[in-house]
Amino acid sequence: MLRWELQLHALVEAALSEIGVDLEGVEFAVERPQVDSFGDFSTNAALVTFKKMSKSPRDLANQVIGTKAFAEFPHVQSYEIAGPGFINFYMKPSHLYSQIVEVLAEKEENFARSDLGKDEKVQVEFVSANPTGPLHIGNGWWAAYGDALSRVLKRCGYDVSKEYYVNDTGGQIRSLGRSILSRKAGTSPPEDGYQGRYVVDLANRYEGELEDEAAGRWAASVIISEIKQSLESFGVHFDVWYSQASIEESGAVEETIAELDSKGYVYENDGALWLKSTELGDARDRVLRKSNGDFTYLAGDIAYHRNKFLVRHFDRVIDIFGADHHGQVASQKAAMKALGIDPSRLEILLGQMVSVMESNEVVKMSKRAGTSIPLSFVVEKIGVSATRILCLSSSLDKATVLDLNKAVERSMENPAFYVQYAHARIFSLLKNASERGLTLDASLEVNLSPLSHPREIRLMKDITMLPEVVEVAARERAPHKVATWLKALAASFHGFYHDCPVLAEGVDLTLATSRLALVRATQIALRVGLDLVGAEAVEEM
RNA sequence: GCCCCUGUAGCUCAGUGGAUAGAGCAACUGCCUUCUAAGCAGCAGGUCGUAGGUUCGAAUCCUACCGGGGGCGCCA
Repeated sequence: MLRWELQLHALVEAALSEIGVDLEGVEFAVERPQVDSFGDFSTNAALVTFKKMSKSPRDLANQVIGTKAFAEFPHVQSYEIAGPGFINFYMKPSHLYSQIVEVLAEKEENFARSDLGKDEKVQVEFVSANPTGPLHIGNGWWAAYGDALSRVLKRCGYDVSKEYYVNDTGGQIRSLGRSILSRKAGTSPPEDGYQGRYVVDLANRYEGELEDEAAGRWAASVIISEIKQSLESFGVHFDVWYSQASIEESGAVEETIAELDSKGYVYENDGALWLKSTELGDARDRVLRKSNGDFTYLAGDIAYHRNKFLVRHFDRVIDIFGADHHGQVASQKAAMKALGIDPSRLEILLGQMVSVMESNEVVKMSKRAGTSIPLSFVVEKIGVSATRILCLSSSLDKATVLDLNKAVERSMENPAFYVQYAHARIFSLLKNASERGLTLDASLEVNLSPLSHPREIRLMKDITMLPEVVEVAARERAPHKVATWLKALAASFHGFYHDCPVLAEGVDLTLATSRLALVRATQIALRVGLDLVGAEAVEEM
């Protein structure tokens, strides 16, 4: 689709160079003003360059709009200099019509795609919750985020692989096994063990040997298959489930440590093996192999990340972790540096903690204490789509407090229904139209010029914004921006629906047809957006 | 003590250099003989934590302070 903000950016650039403005070191923006009275687009170009020309911003802006480049650009109705020196663009009405026609032609398949990430192989690792208990709503939060981010990146042309790292070995697995054996023996788990009810169920089913590690491994494998199931039904599919045990058993950890050693980043102290991470930007040195001979979690994790870059050759790796893993970031980056991998290729996004407000009390998610609110609980109450949009209603950086009662009982608190209702209305409207013999010309020879109502203009603008929204969401790793856009689009549609009848008496055929085309374009945009956040476009409500 | 995140309407949150800060919920008031009223409209609600600074321009960037969350293991 033709992107006006890009066209205008190029135009302004041409105009500036025509009058000899040096663009070295400055960036100007072409954006959509918040207020309609400031035009369809606006640029701050004169405001960021006026000093170089020792002129007032408004004088410079005047010179810009007087250029040949501007005179020869056919799509703008008028220009205006406003405020301190903005140049506002008022486009010809046709600029929206042609875009809507393009949306109709591109359909769900191609609308709002981009080649931003062409030829870039990226891995997104997320959830990776320990297989010591069912997924809780906090895990679900980041699952929704990571999956939506992956979808957004795919839409922008990245070659994306989604991965779940399974921590299926180590102390926590033994601890889980110990808790199960305690339950099996009819006693309570140790204080630092796992207290949840599911442990009792597992204990009843366990028939293997009475040894911590064996019981723990068995339980972890059961739990991981339940987690898999639970994520699949949440609409989150992982391409790869990578086992921590397999990394350790493959000898990759020894290999990695040997490589770090050969580069001079390893030393021995107090019987343990240390990484000289301080030299590489970490706050302190880290242990790789404990004095008892076991590797640390970090050692395995370094081997794992080395595998991502040097064995599987990802150009970029995005890890989404909970903020409680903050301490790992500097160490992991230091290790990458030591291995000769540019640490900027590893992006670690930290999701702030999610807690739940239940009857005026904040409940922290803890598998050990057994206080988790299972993801499945929320999904059963309000469905996958509503849950996923709910999870994407705030940014990753915000520690969220979810009011459980409101989320599951008062569905109006959840914007998902608002968005889905818009789609249900569209579906029903298109069905009614076709029953009455009103359909869109397959050749898309549709005249949209009757569309001039403020509601129609607003709706067209919102639809055509999606390609930009998707790119920004990808670039900023901020898929929740798609959810924000969806709500705005739904609002525009509901307004349009209310004021601009399609099938009512007294709407002539030309107007009805053009409105119908707009409705179909809205549907395309909505479906693309809903798919990106992993929500279903329902046909009925 | 050090590091990361955060503080925006009564509540939950958008908005991270642009002009007059937005939405949903909650409250109040209107709108269905008309394509789904799970909707639309109106009204009301704000020292953008506080104080300085940078800038033509700051909720947004910088500094300090205050409040909240997380981290600083030979746990994972």
